[in-house]
Amino acid sequence: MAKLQPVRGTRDILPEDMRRQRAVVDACRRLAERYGYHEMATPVFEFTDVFRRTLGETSDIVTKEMYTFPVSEEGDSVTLRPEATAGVARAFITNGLQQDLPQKLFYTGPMFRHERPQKGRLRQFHQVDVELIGVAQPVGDVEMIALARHFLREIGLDSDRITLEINTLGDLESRQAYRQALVDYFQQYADRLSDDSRARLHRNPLRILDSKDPGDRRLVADAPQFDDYLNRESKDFFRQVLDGLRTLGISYEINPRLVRGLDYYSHTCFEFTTDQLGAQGTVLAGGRYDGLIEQMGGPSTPGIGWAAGVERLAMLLSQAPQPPRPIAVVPAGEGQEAMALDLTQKLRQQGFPVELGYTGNLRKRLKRADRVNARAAVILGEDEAAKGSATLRDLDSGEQETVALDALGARLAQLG
RNA sequence: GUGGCCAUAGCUCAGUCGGUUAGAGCGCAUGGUUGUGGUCCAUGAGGUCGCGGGUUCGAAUCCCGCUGGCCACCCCA
Repeated sequence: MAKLQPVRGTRDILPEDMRRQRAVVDACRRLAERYGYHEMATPVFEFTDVFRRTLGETSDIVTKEMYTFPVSEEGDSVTLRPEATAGVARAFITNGLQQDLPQKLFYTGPMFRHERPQKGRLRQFHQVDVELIGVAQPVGDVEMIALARHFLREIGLDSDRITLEINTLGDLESRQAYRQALVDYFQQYADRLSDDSRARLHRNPLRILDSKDPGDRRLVADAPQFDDYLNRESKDFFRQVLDGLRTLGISYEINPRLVRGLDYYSHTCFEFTTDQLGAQGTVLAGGRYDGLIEQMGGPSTPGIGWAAGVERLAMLLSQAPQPPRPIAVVPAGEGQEAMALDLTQKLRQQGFPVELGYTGNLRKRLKRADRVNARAAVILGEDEAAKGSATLRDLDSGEQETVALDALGARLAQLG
């Protein structure tokens, strides 16, 4: 701990940033409710097994990218959640929610990943997350994507800034056949693969398709196509998803290199990307996880969901939302201080945002009213106070008028 | 985890070949105005030059280590 600074990869969220992030989260929550999704929450940490059993013991993710702490002599350990879905799935099982399907859930909160930080890639970050559990039909995938698109549009990200990339991973049978074909193909060129991709050959061969190495890309060009290994059911499913998107007028690009490495994923996977965030261009990502709940030890239940990084989206907002413009109550002299305090409280109880300057003369308090972007100032002077009225100064126009105190609320409500 | 670039006031930045009191703009404070904000004018506060070590008569400046940020890779559940 070298200095008084936040831990690497964490940061303070000051009010302006907080407003941006809240605009993102509030928009998502509002829309999710419109689609019939209900907010829930789970703890920020879980027994490590919750994540380990779904991700696999040896993956990079488990071995070096989670925050894991021992909690008992017997070897129990807990992990700060790296994403929301595993916790939601655990809660689904714990609470027996399979009795009440489908579950349509909205989620937001902080997540933790022990990765090297970059812009838009923090170690503590926030996500919004939507899950639809218990729907096996393609219409579920379509609704998910429609909600995602609607949400991104709602916060000002239109088609010219955002691309929907979509792919299918097929069902388990199709995917395993394809994976084997890929391994067979790349195996014969193993000596020509990059070091990274040679390591991926057994750990996660699908990832080779997305390699940035030029040599790898030449080999990828002639690699087996997923399309040739998809069985009829998988093709039908994907076609129905795409048909649904066309029905809704949602444009997309099929990206055959868009993959997920873990076995519980199936069928649809998709990402919304932007070219405005460098290499961290994925702004929202999701897919179908029909095998997850079963793999975790629950009843076989299909699911689909997506998550989006709040910080990344907040960075893309063209401007920070402004806080509401307050009314400033300004006593002209010491004799009016108590009256000002009382009036301030009355106006607040009527629903107005009100700033009461704490110190200083009239000039200083008006200066402060200006700095907080007040819409108007209510000036309580000796003369007016004696008559039960106040001077109302419109801080945009500079115009002033005398208003009786009991008419003040009605008059303020007329201001724009 | 690997490689590269960077770190000077609250913010954005300048600082020559290593040279003695480290600057600007914005912001902030006070006054011009004891009952009137924004504009303007004046004055002022604010710096371990990221931290630690080294070279040197002398280091913000050169060298090494560390911390942090950014960029790319790995990874992206």
